Amino acid sequence: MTSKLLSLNPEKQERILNAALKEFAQKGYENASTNEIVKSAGISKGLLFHYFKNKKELYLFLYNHFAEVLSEEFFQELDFTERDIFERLKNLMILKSRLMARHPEIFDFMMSVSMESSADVKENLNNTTTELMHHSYSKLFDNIDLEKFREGTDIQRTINIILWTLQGFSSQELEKAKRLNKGLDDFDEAFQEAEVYINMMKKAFYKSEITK
Amino acid sequence: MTSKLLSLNPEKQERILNAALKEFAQKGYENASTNEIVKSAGISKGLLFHYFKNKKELYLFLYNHFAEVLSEEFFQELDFTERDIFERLKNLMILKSRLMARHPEIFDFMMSVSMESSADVKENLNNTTTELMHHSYSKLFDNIDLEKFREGTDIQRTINIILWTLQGFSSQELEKAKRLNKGLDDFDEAFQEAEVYINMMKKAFYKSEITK
Amino acid sequence: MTSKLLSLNPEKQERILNAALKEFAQKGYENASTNEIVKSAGISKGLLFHYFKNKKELYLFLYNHFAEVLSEEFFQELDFTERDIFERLKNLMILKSRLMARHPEIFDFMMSVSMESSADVKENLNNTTTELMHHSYSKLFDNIDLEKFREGTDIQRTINIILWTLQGFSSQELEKAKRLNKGLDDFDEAFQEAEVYINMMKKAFYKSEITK
Amino acid sequence: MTSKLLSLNPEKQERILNAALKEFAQKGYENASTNEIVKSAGISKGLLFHYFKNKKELYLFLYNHFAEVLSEEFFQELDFTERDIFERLKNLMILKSRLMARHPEIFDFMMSVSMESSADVKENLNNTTTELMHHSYSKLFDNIDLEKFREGTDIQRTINIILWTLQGFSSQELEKAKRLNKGLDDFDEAFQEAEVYINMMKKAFYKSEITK
DNA sequence: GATGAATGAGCGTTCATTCAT
DNA sequence: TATGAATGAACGCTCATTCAT
Repeated sequence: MTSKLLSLNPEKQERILNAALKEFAQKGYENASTNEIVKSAGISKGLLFHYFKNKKELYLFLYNHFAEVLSEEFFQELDFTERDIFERLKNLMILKSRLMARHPEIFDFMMSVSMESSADVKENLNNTTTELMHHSYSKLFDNIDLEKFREGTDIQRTINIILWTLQGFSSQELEKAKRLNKGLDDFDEAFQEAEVYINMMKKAFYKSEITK
Repeated sequence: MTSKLLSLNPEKQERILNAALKEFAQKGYENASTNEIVKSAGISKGLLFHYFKNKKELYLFLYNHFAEVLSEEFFQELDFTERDIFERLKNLMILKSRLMARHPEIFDFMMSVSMESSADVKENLNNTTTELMHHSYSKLFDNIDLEKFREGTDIQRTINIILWTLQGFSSQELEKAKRLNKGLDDFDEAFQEAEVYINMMKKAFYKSEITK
Repeated sequence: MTSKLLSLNPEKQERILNAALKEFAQKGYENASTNEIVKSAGISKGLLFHYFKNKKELYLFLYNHFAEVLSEEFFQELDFTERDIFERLKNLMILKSRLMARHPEIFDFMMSVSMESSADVKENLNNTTTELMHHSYSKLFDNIDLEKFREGTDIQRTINIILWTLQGFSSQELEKAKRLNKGLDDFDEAFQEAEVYINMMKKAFYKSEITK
Repeated sequence: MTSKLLSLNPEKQERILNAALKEFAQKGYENASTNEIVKSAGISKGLLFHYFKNKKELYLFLYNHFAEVLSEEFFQELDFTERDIFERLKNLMILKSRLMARHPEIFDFMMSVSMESSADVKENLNNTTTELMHHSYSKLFDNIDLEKFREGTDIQRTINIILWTLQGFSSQELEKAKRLNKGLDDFDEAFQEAEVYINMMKKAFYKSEITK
């Protein structure tokens, strides 16, 4: 699972991982070429298969490895002391976009993973992914201040509405950015717009004295 | 654009289209094998390329053809006289799930199209898709009764919240169904749950005398 | 040998022959595509094979047909009353270049035939070609005035020297024209240069009182 | 340019090159089959494309490689101290026929190259060929004794006449040999005949005291 | 006469993987 | 560790030809 690779000269290690990351992100699992990977990593054909017994293992290793990398930074940098759910989720969005700007290739890869169509690899991904999601989800909404919601609120479902809305908004903005080829660093406008949605939902779901 | 195919013996026509549909849905554009398609359609290699000058044309033809098939049924069966947005969107969800049960392979294909990563084919899809989306979107929210919303409501954004919520819910249910291998025809439970969300949003965004 | 074709509507006849001529000239025998031929002739696949039982027969028919066309014009227009060998051969060169300007596609085809590499077709061509050459050769030097040559001249070999020289010169000029993309109609310069070679050979092989 | 191939087991190397040489010579560039080449070389499909990235590169490599082989032997064996142009050109003819007898397959290939009609490959050949021709041509007539020609001789054109004559004669003999399936090693007869032509030209172009 | 649907072998090329060195 | 020679099945696509209509 951890592969022999990690005992290797770190610089070469990184060359291999980055080469693979880019190739898979660009072409998807099946169409990625191990030939291209070794060429752009500057290693021999044999060596790649010395470290990973086959293409699939390489792919899954990449996924686990970079999921962990992102997870680590994510949980280190997200402020879990913030108890207001909107602030927490706004912080999450900001953090996410900051991470995207910091590691664009990793996000490209992760995006491509989530859209992977190869049957060979999909089943192995699902387990890992749902596992990871469950863990994140519970942590994400841990210790939220529920007192702010109107009395009688269906908390669980309200949180879902909030989450889906912000997700919907995010993906809309991401798509807009992609369409306009806008850089990922200029999100000010988007965050102001997000604030508008957040206020609308606060007014709808929070006790009225809070939103005054 | 319409391909020579349509002038052919309809039974063979369908065999070819269905074979291609399944192969593309399962493996994606690049990895789908024309070899497999002809084998499962029971025709010769040459014949496929007699009808479609290449793989790409076949793929795009399938997309346009089945998009039209779905569109037609969709606009025929959706009730555009219903002026309440929640009813309209609920009807939409119901219709969508009915269509999914009726044409599961087409939906699988359409899903795979929307996740297609092949650069070769994406650009040609985008035009068609955005065109289609614009048209659908405007028609979908045409003639909605806006009087029901509270005064001072930010209509455009509220509609977005409603839409994103119902989309989020739908995809959650779809995933749940896929995970449990539940058939697509038993959605009663899901619709009851959807009703709950709808009522929550009615309470949040409609004038209070309406939701009484 | 004469093919059913000749009993056909002459306009369509010509369309077919020209389409085939161009395709074969451009791509050579094996690589020429009967598909392209029928497409550019505006006829159906089946019809071509109704007239010619296969590609080879079409090719050989074209060769014989157009060889005859050229031959006819050639022997009609060349002045066989001219008894001076240099004048006769100069006339021949002029006539040849005039024919090339008149029927460039036919010459392209004939050139491609002479360079054909397909074993399938070469043997059938050789017979026809050598036959044709023998006939032409003897006619070409018929009734030449041999009195002009110096006494004791080895006539046969001298004629060969003259012929090879003029052939060498012609092909040099042709290549030059091709390299510069010069049109085929402006050969004045070349003919003046040819005259220089002719005078050199007259001085070398004719009785000295003739060249004074 | 030099291809990975040359670092390989020489015996296998030669098998591949010879197989390719024969196939291309026989069928021309487009119609030569890489399938046939690997089959007759006794290697796998993949290996050929491991050494040459595509058919074209293989073809051009063959051309450059064997052109060099011939060139080397040619310039090593031709006597450039001989200052009489007829002797030099006679030596050239003899050497050429000796090389043809020594490497018949290479000559077949080179002949087929010079008649190649594939547009894909012609442009890449032209550069190399004209380069090579220019170099050879100038070297070939270097240091010729011009004193032997009659005074007032147009040297440049006279040399052309000589060259074209000998070329015409050579190709006539070659064709005769091919028609009779005569081996390439018995050229005595032909050389005697060549001598006749040479004497005729000496008498025509050299000072009369030389030919006495 | 005329059509075009239908065939299946063949094309050049790429592929992940193995293994002797 | 590290190399790269070697494999052969699979890829999308084209081909000349046949034949029922």
